[in-house]
Amino acid sequence: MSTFTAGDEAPLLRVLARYTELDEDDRAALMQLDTGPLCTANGRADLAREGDHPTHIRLLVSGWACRYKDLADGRRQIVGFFLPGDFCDLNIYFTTRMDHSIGALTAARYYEIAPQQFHAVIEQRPHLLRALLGREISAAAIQREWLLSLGRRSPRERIAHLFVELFYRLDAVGLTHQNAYDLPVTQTHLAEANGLSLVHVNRTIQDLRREELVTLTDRRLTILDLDRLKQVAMFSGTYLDAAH
Amino acid sequence: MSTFTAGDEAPLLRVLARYTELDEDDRAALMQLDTGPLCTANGRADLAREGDHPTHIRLLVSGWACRYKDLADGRRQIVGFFLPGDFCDLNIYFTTRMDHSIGALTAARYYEIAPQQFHAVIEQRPHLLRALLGREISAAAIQREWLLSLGRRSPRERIAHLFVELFYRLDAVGLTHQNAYDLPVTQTHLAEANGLSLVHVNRTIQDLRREELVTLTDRRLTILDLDRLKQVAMFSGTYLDAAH
DNA sequence: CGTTGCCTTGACACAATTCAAGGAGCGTGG
DNA sequence: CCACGCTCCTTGAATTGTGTCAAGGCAACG
Repeated sequence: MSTFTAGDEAPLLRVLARYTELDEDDRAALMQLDTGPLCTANGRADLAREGDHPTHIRLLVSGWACRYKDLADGRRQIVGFFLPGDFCDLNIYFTTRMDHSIGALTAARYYEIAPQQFHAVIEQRPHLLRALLGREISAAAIQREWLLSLGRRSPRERIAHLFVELFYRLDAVGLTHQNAYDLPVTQTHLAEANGLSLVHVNRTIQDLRREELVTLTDRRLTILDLDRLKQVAMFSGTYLDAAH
Repeated sequence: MSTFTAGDEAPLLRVLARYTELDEDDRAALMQLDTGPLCTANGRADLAREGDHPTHIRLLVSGWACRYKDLADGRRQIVGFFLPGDFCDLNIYFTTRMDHSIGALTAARYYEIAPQQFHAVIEQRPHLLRALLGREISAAAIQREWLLSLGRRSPRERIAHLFVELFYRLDAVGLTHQNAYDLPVTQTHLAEANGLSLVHVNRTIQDLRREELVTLTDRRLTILDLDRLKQVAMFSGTYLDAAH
């Protein structure tokens, strides 16, 4: 299991090595890429707003962030979570204008990388573009699974499913401990991600607790019975990079 | 306005030309790419199933198809529509296993292109990969908008929004006529795409008709008042390639 | 000690699903 | 030629899930 924690060297190299074979020339090219200083954001900061033309690609090092979209009357939908090791806005490599906003959910640290830096590396090692974009393709697969959740899963199934998904994604970057992980978001965030009301999220989580599927206290989620939780969620891991 | 209709020459070249500047060398490289024979599928055929390892990338030439996912108990969610000019499974360029299924919604015609063919072209003209993947990035933006719809838009808003989105996407490939277009899908499909029951889709469409926003008869949709329909849908076109 | 953010609980209303049935159009076969 | 089955659209009625409204608790913090 590879780990991803703050403070290490060459974060970009480490992130990519999780998904591709890198030879010496690849590594050399990536090492020369300047990730700039480590930036920080507090727990409610917007890193980008819909309509922006961001100038950098962000690599999240610690903390959680999310993509979200909102409607004119204030309704908000979280369309994805960013975990440590994720790129926040690789898509600006293709389209300059953001179709969604990016917000930090917790205090967060990240690197800002200029697109030109990417260009330089990719001109040397074209196949690295594939590696980079593999992340974006994978994110699209997760979005599709969310569409299935929002469209067809019951609230109970949805929340169970999200808990399982986050477990595997965090596990892949070494951020689980046994069957538990830090879930540093509020129930309001879970509601916004699952297309539910806060009240109903609360009640549903209580149900999951009552059935002894999970515990959730002090922003820490413990999965008491992963198999049963996956069953409840109708979880099939084929959409994640690693199969489960 | 570029058009995309069956029977023309060099479909791939034409599709890409919509999104990138192609120089002579690009065109030459693309022309040598063998799209193979034109394949056909009938209105209910599956082009790929979740879990498959498809060997070809498909370029839809005529007819409609969709991505969908289903749950063990039969619930089904359409997570995207493919219109003429769309690639059905570009993502297998990165991941070999399908995380979703692809089904034809109408009789359809498409080209099958071997990934090796893509490789060959891209080795000559690396920046064409950007052009190709731009399509996939754009599809991801549409998926996000759908997440917003499923999570936060009312059924009425959802359906209105889909009607507007399809209008602009079809318009981009020359498949609209005035304010009307062929919508060759059943209300069941619309329900599966919008996370609603068939009955409720039917009633909602009747509402839209009653308010003189659209007509829909014989699989043909006419938008009677685009501005008002966009308002109902809370449509903001920033997520589509072309801004509206 | 008051304020703020977040979680929790109860009561109520209503939107959307489900169940059920019928009709129109169309192709097929007796 | 008509009967039948099939698909799709339509409508009504009953049920229920989920949102909304409202209120209170608790911990952290200034």
